[in-house]
Amino acid sequence: MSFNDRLAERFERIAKILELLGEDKFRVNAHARAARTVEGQAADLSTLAGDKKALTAIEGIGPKIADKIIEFATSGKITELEELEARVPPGLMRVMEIPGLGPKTVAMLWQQARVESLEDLKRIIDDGSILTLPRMGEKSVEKIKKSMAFAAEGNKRLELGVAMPLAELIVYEVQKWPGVERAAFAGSLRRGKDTIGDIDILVATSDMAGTGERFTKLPGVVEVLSSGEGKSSVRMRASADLNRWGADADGQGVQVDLRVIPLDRWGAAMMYFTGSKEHNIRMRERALRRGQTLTEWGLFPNPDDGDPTPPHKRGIKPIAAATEGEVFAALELEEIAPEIREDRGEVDLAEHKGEKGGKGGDGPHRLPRLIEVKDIRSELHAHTTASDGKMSIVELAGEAKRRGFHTITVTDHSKSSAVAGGLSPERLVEHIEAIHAARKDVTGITILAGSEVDILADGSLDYEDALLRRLDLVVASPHASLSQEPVVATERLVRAISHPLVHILGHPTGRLLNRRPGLEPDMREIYAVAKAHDVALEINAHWMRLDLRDTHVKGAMEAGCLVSIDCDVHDPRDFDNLRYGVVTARRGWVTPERCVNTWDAAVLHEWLGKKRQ
DNA sequence: GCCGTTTTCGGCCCGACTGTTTTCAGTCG
Repeated sequence: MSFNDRLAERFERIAKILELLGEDKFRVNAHARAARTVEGQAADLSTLAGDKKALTAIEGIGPKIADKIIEFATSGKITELEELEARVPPGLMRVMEIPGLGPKTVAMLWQQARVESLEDLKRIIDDGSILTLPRMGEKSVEKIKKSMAFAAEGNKRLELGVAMPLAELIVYEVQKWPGVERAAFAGSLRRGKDTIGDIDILVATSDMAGTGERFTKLPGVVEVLSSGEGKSSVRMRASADLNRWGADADGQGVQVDLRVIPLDRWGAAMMYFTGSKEHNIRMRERALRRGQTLTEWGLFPNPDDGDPTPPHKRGIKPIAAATEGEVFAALELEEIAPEIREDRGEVDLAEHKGEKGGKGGDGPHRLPRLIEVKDIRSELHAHTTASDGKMSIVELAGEAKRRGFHTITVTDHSKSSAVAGGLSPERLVEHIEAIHAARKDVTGITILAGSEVDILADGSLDYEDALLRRLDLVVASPHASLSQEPVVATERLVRAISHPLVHILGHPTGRLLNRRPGLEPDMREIYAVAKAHDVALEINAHWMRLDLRDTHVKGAMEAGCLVSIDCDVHDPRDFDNLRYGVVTARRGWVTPERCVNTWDAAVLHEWLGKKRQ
């Protein structure tokens, strides 16, 4: 875990314990927010520990939180957290993790029934004594039991590449139901996070009751959590397509929420349910400052008369609600892409500047023009049957051409990746000739000879320079020794990037989502060296990898680096993963010109050739 | 605990659903 992640986890724990102890909720919130802020930082905060001013300059980090960051960076601990943990039984935090059990209930269980662990909770459920506690009836207890079983199963977050197809399938089904005018998914899935906690489906329909009813009966639903007029929740089984890492066959449980909304409030609802929470708060604050109030029902004039009834229930007409574009425009903001709605400065940048009145978005655009799938015109990381791919050179090139690419690079594994059929130097020489020969068979696309060369544990490459020089492109990737100490990993990657024949650093950390964390190099060092040596950092588009991850991509952009978005193709279907790579790039604010795969053939080939002169 | 083109003090986003309640607290997103 990186420093930022470890720090975020500590702040999260502080927030949880404060909440449990019934401390001031705004203090709780400040720590929870600090956790999310820290997690989203591109820069490693331990490097800022000597600079309190720089820390407090970050939105949501004030003097107190900054002190805790500095303490954690210098001593590896936070005294306040240790003191808080001494006040609470350690097993109680596990009880807090059960969905549906919040701080108030857990505190009550602790104080009134001496519940200090999951085992204690199970005991008072089994002997029925839980029913004597306040607000604990049959239904509540039944819910807790189910939630405990679900939590025991390990409710890990679902990978984007599993969740997105499932969500699309649900939307496709829902759209066929009578009365349905519109359906879409929102939430962190729409923002393109690498993993998601649940799936949010929005639907506009003239048949509210029927839609809710049908939703709870979708195939794959294993449990109905709630079903009301406007909102229903179920748990479903998400079965991933079997892939080369092998996904769990019977699928993993995932919560799916359905929200029914009127069509004329579609935009406001989509905005609200897409989030993120922090972004929404920023937007609402902006509305408030402008004498308006923003809810999932629309942007309203602020009545400001003390009546707590929500505006939409008082018959107040919204200023804007039907489309997201309308709502952004009414707030005098450029439309912000879902992927960057994370409260990382996007709202301020979206503000109309310059033009008098800022009417309707004709001010100068300050948000970056984010990269799109259609911008991608080459694939630079692909395998054939020569190593562990499923296609021949000709099949691979044909598929790439069919998908509209001007260049495909064949990059089979190098000799040390024995399990992946890595090529010996002799076989690579033959392979290069085979690639050259294939150019006659498939025309209309440039087929380049490359290799995905292992970065060995010491940072040296898996082939001699003389051989590497014969390749049009070298992707250097770490595959083994992925548990190295950060300092060692940094030296290793820096050495590889500095090699004069390397073009791209492939899946830089080697992480696999939900499986292994991968290397934790000093990313600032990686960015600096990559920029200095004109090496592109790969965003590996496979949904198990998404490596670089979004925060690293943002850091790489801020450092002025190039990126390469590649599908690491083994199977023709792997090309379909491109969208996950692009979404991750967008989350990192990548513009087309900074991604080598968007370049014209001539520009790309010249860039590659510079390292072969 | 953070933050300030209405505040350095006094605010801090907003609504829906559930269950056990006779009017609302707790949880969630």
